[in-house]
Amino acid sequence: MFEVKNRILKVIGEEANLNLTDNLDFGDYSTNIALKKKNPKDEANKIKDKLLNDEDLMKLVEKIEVAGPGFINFWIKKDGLIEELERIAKEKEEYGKSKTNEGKKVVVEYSSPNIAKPFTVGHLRSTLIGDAIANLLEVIGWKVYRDNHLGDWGTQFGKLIYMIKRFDSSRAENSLLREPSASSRSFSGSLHDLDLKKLVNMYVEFHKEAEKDKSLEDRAREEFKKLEQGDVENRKIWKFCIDISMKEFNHIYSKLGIKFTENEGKGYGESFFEDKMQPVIKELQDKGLLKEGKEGAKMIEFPEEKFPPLMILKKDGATLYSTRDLATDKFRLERYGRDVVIVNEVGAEQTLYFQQLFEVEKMLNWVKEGQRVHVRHGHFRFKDKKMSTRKGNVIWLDSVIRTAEEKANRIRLGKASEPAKIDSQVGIGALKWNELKRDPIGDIIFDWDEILNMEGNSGAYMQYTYARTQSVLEKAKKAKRKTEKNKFENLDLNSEESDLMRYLCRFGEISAIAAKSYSPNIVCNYLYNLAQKYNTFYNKHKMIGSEQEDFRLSLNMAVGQIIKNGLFVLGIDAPNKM
RNA sequence: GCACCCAUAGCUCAACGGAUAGAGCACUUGUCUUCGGAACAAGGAAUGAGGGUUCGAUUCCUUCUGGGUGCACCA
Repeated sequence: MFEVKNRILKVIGEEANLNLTDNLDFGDYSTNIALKKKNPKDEANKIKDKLLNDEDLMKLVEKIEVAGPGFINFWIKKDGLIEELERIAKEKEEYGKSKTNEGKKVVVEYSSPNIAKPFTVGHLRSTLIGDAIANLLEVIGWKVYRDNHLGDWGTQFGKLIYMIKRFDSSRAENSLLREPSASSRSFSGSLHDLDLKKLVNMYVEFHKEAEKDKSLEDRAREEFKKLEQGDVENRKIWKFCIDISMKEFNHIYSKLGIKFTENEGKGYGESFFEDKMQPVIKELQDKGLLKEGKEGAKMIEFPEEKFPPLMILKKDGATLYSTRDLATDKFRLERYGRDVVIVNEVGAEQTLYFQQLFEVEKMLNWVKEGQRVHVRHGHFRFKDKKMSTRKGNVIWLDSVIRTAEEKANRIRLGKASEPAKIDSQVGIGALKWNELKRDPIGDIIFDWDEILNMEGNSGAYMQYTYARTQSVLEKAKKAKRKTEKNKFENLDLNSEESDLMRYLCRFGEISAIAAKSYSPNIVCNYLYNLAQKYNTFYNKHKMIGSEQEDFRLSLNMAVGQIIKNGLFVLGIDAPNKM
């Protein structure tokens, strides 16, 4: 496929638009190059003649046609496609992996939950999209560093430490915790009963009270300041909160099959950069970028007020998210190389913040244009209200996962009276697919039916289709059919066979397009279309026992291979049986 | 107040500035003595409103409407 594309581009010009067609009736590739000219049709025909005279090209191309207002459409030769098809069917796991490693390196930062806050459906987006993007970049040959920028530092710990200390000194009577320990007042004693949900309750309670009593925020800031200065007691409570949270997070990651590569799989949390901020502050000062604001806070202003100022230090000298992020990126550039691309998969509400951050990094001459990427996503919302940790109306991810698994188990197959024994992979797969199939920019109205959908454009449909391909191969094997012996060149293919084959061969190019635009949903769209074409074919034509059996089994095998590889990129398992 | 994002069928979503705007759900009707019915086939139904750029606009610009988000001590 790439060979054909390159050859065409050589004749019509490297910069020309040459794209996969939307509709196979218009060929495999199409260009609108002639439409820019005055007499598009004449121009198109001239270009076509030029193309027809290129012998190397005509070895690869079956047909060139001028169509519509002046498009030039290309059909790839059947034997080239068949060659590709056989390669896909044989290459198994490796298909789709780019042979040319471009030597590019990328940090993909995703998930990044906050310690002592719930892991909700909200975090699902960053976690799954980020993981899929990392997979995609790996597939096209980039070196990928998977990082989880845990929110294990910041003012929220001031709030928690304040609440925990108060709870500890007042012991019982505190309605936040239903089972207050009657034992000693030492942390190891009474705090033992705490789990993540109770920590979150404290956080919610804090905000309820803080609405009435503004002084609470100051108390929280004090506690955080003490934590930052190394206060032993506060450190102990802080560490305790992390342990509780990580236990919960790791459980979810293991259910979802998510792994990080950096810092021994834990990811570099914000606290890791706690002692790495001073050099950054100094650099900002030396370069004269730090300005003092009205009340003494330090901030960076942008030329021509391109963006509002970005605050770097609070009036009390404490650091902020921005300070830690700058230290984080400095660390990354030093560790992975000055040319490393850094991708943050973070919610769309932080768009302005990231624009400011990237601008500062450019002002510091750390990065070049395009080296910093913010992949943003919208959020889950209820029909009428917003999800908010502070207010406590959230949907915990573990309950979603459990419900998904249960739903998958309730489905009955065909005439079976008993629910099939179903792997949790189906429930998780449904969840992941529903997340990845859409353009991430929009908000999602939370709806159990939608999030766990198993019909139509769903994870289960994809897994089902894969299982079907494997089942056909199994059956063929039992019938002692041979699948790879015959030559297919002289076969007369019907249009469905031909279309399916042509569509199959696009996977490599589609993956590359998806990777370069950080868009897993492009892979989903493709896979779903492929599965539909396959299922249609399946219902219309016999695979086994047909005259074209060998060819159809190869097609079948290749479809299975592509779906499996595609799902792998999306982080979705493809069981052989369902 | 300023800035950014979104608006496509009853619902949820697709569509490098291109060719006949595609799917799923729901609704109607078919396909099960068949290699897996979590499937397939058929049907009705859509670009928020007005301008502009272009050979061509769902896509780009602009105004408006409606929804979301952000804008100095949260992350």
